[in-house]
Amino acid sequence: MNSKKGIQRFPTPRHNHATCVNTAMHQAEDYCNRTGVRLTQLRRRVLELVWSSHRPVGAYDLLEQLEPKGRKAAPPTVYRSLDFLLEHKLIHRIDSLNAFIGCNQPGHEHDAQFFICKACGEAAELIDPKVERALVKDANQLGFNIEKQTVEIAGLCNRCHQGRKK
Amino acid sequence: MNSKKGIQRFPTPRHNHATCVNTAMHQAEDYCNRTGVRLTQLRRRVLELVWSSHRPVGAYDLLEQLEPKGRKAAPPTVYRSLDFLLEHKLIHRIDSLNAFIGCNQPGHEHDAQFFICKACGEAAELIDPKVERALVKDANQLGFNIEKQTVEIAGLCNRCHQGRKK
DNA sequence: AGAACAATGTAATATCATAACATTACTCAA
DNA sequence: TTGAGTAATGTTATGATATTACATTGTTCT
Ligand SMILES: [Zn+2]
Ligand SMILES: [Zn+2]
Ligand SMILES: [Zn+2]
Ligand SMILES: [Zn+2]
Repeated sequence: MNSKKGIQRFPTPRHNHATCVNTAMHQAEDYCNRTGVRLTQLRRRVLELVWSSHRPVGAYDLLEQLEPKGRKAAPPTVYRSLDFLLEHKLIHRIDSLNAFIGCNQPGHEHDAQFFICKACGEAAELIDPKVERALVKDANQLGFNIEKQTVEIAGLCNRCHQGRKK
Repeated sequence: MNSKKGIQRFPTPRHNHATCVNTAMHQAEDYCNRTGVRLTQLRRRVLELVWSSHRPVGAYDLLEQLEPKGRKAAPPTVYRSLDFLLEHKLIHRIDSLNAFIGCNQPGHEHDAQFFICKACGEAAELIDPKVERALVKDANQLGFNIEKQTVEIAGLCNRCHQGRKK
């Protein structure tokens, strides 16, 4: 799904998603090996579930998928894994949806901009320095010290938009 | 609190906040008169409560304040008023905080950028065309049609940041 | 006055998230 | 290798935010 840094295409239905998952899991493993944190079975499982699509997914959705046979997992199970993955920047939280999505520049410390289709749910992650620079400039004028940015753009992806024109 | 369009200062402790409230309430009244929608007692009350500070405030906080004597209001009471105020752009929702804040360009259709201090809770609303342009450009490259932008920057306001330096 | 509609009241429930404490798994020094 | 210390997970309960459904009241317009 990635092209060069800071430029992402919107996920297409035909892309080979197995590659996305594979890359993500390998990057996560590398990161955890490098930094000495533990990518346990549970955390790995949750990360895979988050990466099962390019749609932000809710914690309780993940929770359901964690219990294939009657066994029921409780919320802290998934929230703790999500917290770990967030802490290590392997996933992002989408505040406007109370949902989580895999990060495609893991390890690399960043805040990103998200474009999220209201119809199909797919999301694209971008890092646009122009957006960042504009926000930093505004912050400077306000005397404000930025810690975290939340930029989430809702709308229609190209495909869904085409599909709606009569 | 307003200076010229698109440029806001961060709210200072000494500004005359009564003026902010007054302006907001008059703008709301004007808007409702112009467009023929009803600013009922309840809606007015909720709007005043939202404007009681420059901090985003939660729905349940508002709810408590709505019931000064033992009378207890139920959630739909406040959520319906909030929905009305959102629909008519008299307030904004801050997704990253599940909270609401008065809009200082009401009537004027817009998405804004918010800078929110994690220490004191105060927030500044900006409309920076550079941010918008950068996002629109990104959207175009993605073939994405923007409907709504959520831009919420968390950090420290000048005063709180000063207060922390040793 | 009364029909039609808008707003509000009320009770129940859905959805998202965390606190507190018990248990299990892992690590590493002795 | 064992066991003490720590990290991770399990379990139960609860907190925080938000909506659904239906009853009642208020407003508008004839
Ligand atoms: Zn993919
Ligand atoms: Zn779409
Ligand atoms: Zn003020
Ligand atoms: Zn502050």
